[in-house]
Amino acid sequence: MEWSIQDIARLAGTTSRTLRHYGEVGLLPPSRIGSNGYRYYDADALTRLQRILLLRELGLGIPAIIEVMEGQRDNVQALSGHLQWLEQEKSRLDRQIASVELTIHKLEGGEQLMADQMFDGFDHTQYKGEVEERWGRDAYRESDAWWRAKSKEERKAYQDQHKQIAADYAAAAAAGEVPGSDSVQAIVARHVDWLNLSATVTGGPITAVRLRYYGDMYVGDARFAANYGGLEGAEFVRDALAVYAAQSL
Amino acid sequence: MEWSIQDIARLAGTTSRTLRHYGEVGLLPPSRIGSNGYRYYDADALTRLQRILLLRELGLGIPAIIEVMEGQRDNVQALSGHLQWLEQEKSRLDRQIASVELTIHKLEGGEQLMADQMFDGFDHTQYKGEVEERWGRDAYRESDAWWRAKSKEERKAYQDQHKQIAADYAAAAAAGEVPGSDSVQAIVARHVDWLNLSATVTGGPITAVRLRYYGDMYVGDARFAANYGGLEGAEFVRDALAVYAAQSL
DNA sequence: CTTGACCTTGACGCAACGTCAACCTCTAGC
DNA sequence: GCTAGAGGTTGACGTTGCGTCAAGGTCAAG
Repeated sequence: MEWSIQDIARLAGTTSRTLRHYGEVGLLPPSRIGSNGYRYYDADALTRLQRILLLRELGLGIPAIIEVMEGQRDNVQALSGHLQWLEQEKSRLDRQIASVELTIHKLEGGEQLMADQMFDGFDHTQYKGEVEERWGRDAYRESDAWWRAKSKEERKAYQDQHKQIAADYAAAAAAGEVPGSDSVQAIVARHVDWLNLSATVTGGPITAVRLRYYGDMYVGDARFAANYGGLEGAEFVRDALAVYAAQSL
Repeated sequence: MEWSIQDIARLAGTTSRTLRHYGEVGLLPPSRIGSNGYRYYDADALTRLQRILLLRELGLGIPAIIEVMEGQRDNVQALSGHLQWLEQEKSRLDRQIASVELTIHKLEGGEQLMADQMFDGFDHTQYKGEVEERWGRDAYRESDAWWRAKSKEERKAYQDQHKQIAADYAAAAAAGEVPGSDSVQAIVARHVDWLNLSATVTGGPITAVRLRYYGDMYVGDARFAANYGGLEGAEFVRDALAVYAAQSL
């Protein structure tokens, strides 16, 4: 029994273009090619195609499918590897979803979608790298709930406090003060209080380690740095936080 | 204040190539271009870039980012739409994961990854379309547990029973019997018994509606049809099931 | 013979840049 | 003033898995 390319496409629920493509890449050569150039497929080819489509449905790419089909790799091993990739993708999506939701909340709370306001949401969202590892997904759920529970006014107050703190840092730096000075350290004290507002949902009161970590982050990430007057400002704040961490925590 | 392309790239944690790309597509033109052709960016451009990168982190594509940036669409609306897409992607991944896991279990149970054996797992996995809607995700979890609880031997016995049934159908059809004949209906009776083996996890004993539904599925999907000797075989089985559904259920 | 369905082989398109290639330009040290 | 080295520019191709024309041959039915 033998079918035309269209027959096979319909049988298997795909398109003739796809079949030609699979032929091109050597994944599924036609079982016969007529003198007119027509491609014909037999039952074996159909079976093979069904395996291919199954693997594709599992999300494998063509190179991976070829590998599996040629038996160069253990099926289970290949699929397990793929499974890990899928799980990773899913958690990436989870983070994106969390991030988008948070952004929506912020917008609904009347905030502009501006980099210098990203910080506002910082303590109740996960962020890249280590932060994410350490306070992770559960933390986000909790902090999201915490944030949702607040009224518009409360949110605004929370954000305004932080803006004031940032402004005070900038003024102190402009006035030529050093990070270790008493007046600057007083600002840090307010900053720490502010950070502790969401402490219950972010792993307890600020520690010296976390405070230094934040400082490094402000410097290392332009989006945070922007909150404190760019790189120099962020460095100033980082140093101030480091002094506070050493002296008062 | 003004920065070179490299400066900006480092500040924002991206690459100069990306910045040029954004310039090309009109997303972020340099604030100034020197007589030497060098691109220069000012603070406004940096802010804009940060918004862009934020949106990109949220997974938006460039056209979507342009829309949002130009304010042609409400931010919240755009993000909500995007959120839906993300959720869809996630559930698609969930299904893929379930599917891959099932396939791995089957392989570990000693089965080949062949289309004609896909059927074996049918009743304990979700499948496309309506089936998925009706028995859905929870069903998968349960049926997966059911399947895991079986020993290798039990699995094989289960699968062998089905192969025998399929072979009997094929023999009957080859012998020229009609779907309504007593001997064919006897095969259907065994088929129904077999389907009922996993009945506890798939919504109770087979009903007439479900039996007809299965028959249609065998015909409509080449992967199932392959189990019963291709399209004609599947049609034969479908008709036999329909008779049984009408007479005996 | 005509019509219409089906087949063929190119070849471009897409998303968002990565990655050469070939070639200027600026800055700093000698 | 020269040179090295870092950094800048504009093309232009590569990536993934086909979708989608385009231009033209083939086949079955009326």
